[in-house]
This record gives sequence, structure tokens and C-alpha cells, in this order.
Amino acid sequence: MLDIQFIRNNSQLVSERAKQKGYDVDIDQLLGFDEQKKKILQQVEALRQQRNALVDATKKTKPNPDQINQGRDLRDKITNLEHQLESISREYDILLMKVPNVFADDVPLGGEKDSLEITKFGAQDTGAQDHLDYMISRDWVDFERGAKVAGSKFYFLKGDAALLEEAIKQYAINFVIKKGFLFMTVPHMVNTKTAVGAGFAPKTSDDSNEYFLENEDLTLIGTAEAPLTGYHADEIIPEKSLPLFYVGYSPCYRKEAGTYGKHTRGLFRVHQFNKVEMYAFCTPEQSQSVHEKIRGIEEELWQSIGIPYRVINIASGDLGAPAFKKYDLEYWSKADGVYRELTSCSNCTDFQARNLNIRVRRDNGQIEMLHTLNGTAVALARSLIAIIEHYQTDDGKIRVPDVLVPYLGNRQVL
RNA sequence: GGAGGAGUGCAAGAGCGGUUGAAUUGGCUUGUCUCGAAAACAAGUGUGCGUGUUUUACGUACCGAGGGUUCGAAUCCCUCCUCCUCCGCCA
Repeated sequence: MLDIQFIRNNSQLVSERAKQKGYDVDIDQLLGFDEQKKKILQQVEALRQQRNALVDATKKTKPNPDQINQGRDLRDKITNLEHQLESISREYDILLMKVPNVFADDVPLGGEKDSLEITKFGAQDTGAQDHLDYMISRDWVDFERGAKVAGSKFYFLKGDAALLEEAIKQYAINFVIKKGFLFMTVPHMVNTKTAVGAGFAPKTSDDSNEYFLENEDLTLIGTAEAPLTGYHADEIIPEKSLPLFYVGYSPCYRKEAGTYGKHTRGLFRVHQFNKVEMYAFCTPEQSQSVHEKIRGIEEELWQSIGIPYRVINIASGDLGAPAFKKYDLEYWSKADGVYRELTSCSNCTDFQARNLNIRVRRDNGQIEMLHTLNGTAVALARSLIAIIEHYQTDDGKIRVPDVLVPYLGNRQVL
């Protein structure tokens, strides 16, 4: 969520940015609730003050009947006002949670097509066999049996494809560790507080991309970003220990309902995939450079694997609620002759941090919200697509990218 | 899953209806002392919200979470969560 103080002082901007992100929120109504809430709170506190004074006066002696009656009267008034406060607070909270983060000045306005290309790597060759056809021909993937045991868009990876996935994972984790990130495994389910705090839809929402567990306050994670965001919830971190860099590995579960019209062939959009995710906690003044650093790691990593790509600065309408700025790295599909999303990194500024109460204690003792950032190192299913499209040999094999050779028992070809 | 115990400030740990925002000890910060350090001594040391002459101040809330009882709750009652011990089960 945003800081109410910030919304009070910048209501025009917040309202405009929300619209440009494609969110419909009534800032004036929110500020109205804010005013009412404040007014009632002041009344409640004045009454509490009276009550405390009364109690104070009767500390040494037993209260007389008159004082007890006064106390009863105060109690009833306070209870009554507290109920009012509670109901207004509820509406206020709902509205406040709906306000999306603002975004950076250099974020292009508009929708998916308005995202701006920033940089490009490698050639835009064509003529590769489609990954799904190829993998089926090698008996590397089985969607039919995936559907049998779970449902459509579930799959088994088999043989060398599964080994290749493990190799990419190991390579990526080691790559990112060398950049100063601490490797962690994470819970694959999170409670509602954590899920919503990280910016994911709650169970009550009907357009959620998440899987929920019956009779439990648990959501299957769609990304390790969720547990990693919650890792430092309700903590105050000393300034000198920031920035903190973590890299998590986890499966990602996504319903992907209502993805009609989106590219869904093969492994590109599935209900479950594995991902190596970078995460950072830092001070507000560090977050821009940390964002560039994470983007730089993604580029370096994918260059080292030898996959052509471009980086785009995501347009406002595609940013989502938490992101202040987002880069996507899109690999060049040699089979289809288009760029497609491979990784993504976002600066969420203090939006997630405020939800989960994650703060920094400055060297001078001051306390404020810190900033959080996340970025994909490798999303394994899509990584397989990219490699299989770009490393097909003339005799129908897959040449192993040089950097992955040590992770495949020194095999050069699969 | 069953039985029992416990959750208090940075940490350990007291308090079990009013004098407790919270004893005591340790940690940390500052000061005295010292060439410096240690030791000793002294003082300080939470967070949110609101008000204000917005650096000193005042009010209010917070003792796992949420409800309740009461004139008054860290203290009593209820529900939930977490941790520990024992039993069961199990990779």
C-alpha cells in the first residue's frame, strides 16, 4: 500500500497514476474516510483520556458509586465510538489497499504495445523447430500423462530435458551467488497476510492467479517473491546491513485462467514451473541502482548462456499494482520470429514493505520503510524453450551451451 | 493427531485486577576517569497514531493475535496462532 500521508499530499498524482496503470480507485472517497477516521479517533482518545484520569484518581482508594457510574458512562461512549471507528477503518483499509503504487517518470504510458525497447543482444535468426514438437520427438516432455495425473498444462519432463533443467538451475544459482546473493529455499505456501502483502490477490478474489488450499490459510506460491518478501516482515533492519540480496529457488504454481489469446504453446505458459528468483531489500536511495544491478545480472546471465534478447521498459498499464518500474528481458524466439518474455525485474519501492511493515533504522536512529526489488534469474520452463530453440544441431541434437557443460557431466551434446 | 507447559521491551526474566510502558540482570549508547583501552561509576536506551510553537512536548494505543468480563486488564474468561516436552505417525 501507499503511505496515507503521501496520498494526502499528492492526491492528484496518485489518482492520475492509478488511472494510467489501469486501476479504478476513488482517492477523494479514501481521503474522506481518512478525515472521518481521524475525527473519530480524536474523540475516542479524548474520552480515553478522561477514563484514564478517572482510573488514576481511584488508584489508592476504592472507587465510590459515583465514580463507577461515571466510568460506566465513559465505557459505553468509548465502546460506541470504537465501533464506528472500526467500521470506517474497514472501508478505509479496503480502499487504501486498492491504490496501486505510483511509477517512475521514465515509465512509458500506455499498454503492452507501448513498452520501450532499451537494449538488445544477439542476432534475430529464424528457422528453429518449435520446442514442443522437438521435445515430443525426443520423448523429453509428456503433457498427456501430465493431464492424466493432474490436469491440462501439467507435464513431466523426461531424461535429458529434466537434466538440462537441473543444469540451468545449478548454473543460475551459482552465477547469482557469485554476485553476492544468499541462496535460500523457501516455503512453497504462504499465508494470506504474506500473499496479499507481496501484492497477490487474496482468496476472496475471483480473478486470482493463485491456487488456494481448502480449509487452510495457505496459498501455493506463484513465485518465490512471495515468501522472500515476507521473510523480513515486521522487522526493523539496521541501515548498515542494507542492501540485502537473496536468491530463492522454488516451484511456481499459477492458474493462468483467462489467458485466452496469449501464447500458451508447450512449456511457455504452464500451471507449474521452477524458478530461480533474486530478491533485494535496500534503502530508498539505493533502489534505483539495485534495480539496474539486477537487470545487469539478468543480462549477463543470459548472454553467458548465449540467448539473444532485448530488454524493455514496461509501460504503465502493464506494471501491476506494486511495481514502480519494471524491466522485462525477452528472448528472441528462433522458431516464431518474435520476442517473448523470459525474465522480469521490478522495483516495488516501499509498496510491499509498507504492507508487511519492513523498515530500516537509519544510522541517525530514524526509522522508515525500506525498498524491495525482485528479478527472475531463470524461469526453468521458458529457459528450456529458449535453449532448445537456439541450440538445435543439424543432426537433430541439442548442443549444450558452454557454461552448462560442467553441470551436465561434461556432456557437449544431448 | 493426542496429552501437558509456555509466549512480556534488543536478550534473559519478574509481575498474575488498580501505585507497570512495564522490576531486575545483561547488551547497546553517552558521560566521568584514562595517553588510549579495560574496569568502576552515572545517565540514557521500543513502536504506531494523533495534536502542537513539528528538534525539547503532550495525548493515545500496543506485554503472541482477535474477542469478552470490569469503573479499571500484561494480569480473569473464550477462540485462534506459534514454540517447547512426552506419546503416536512418518521422508
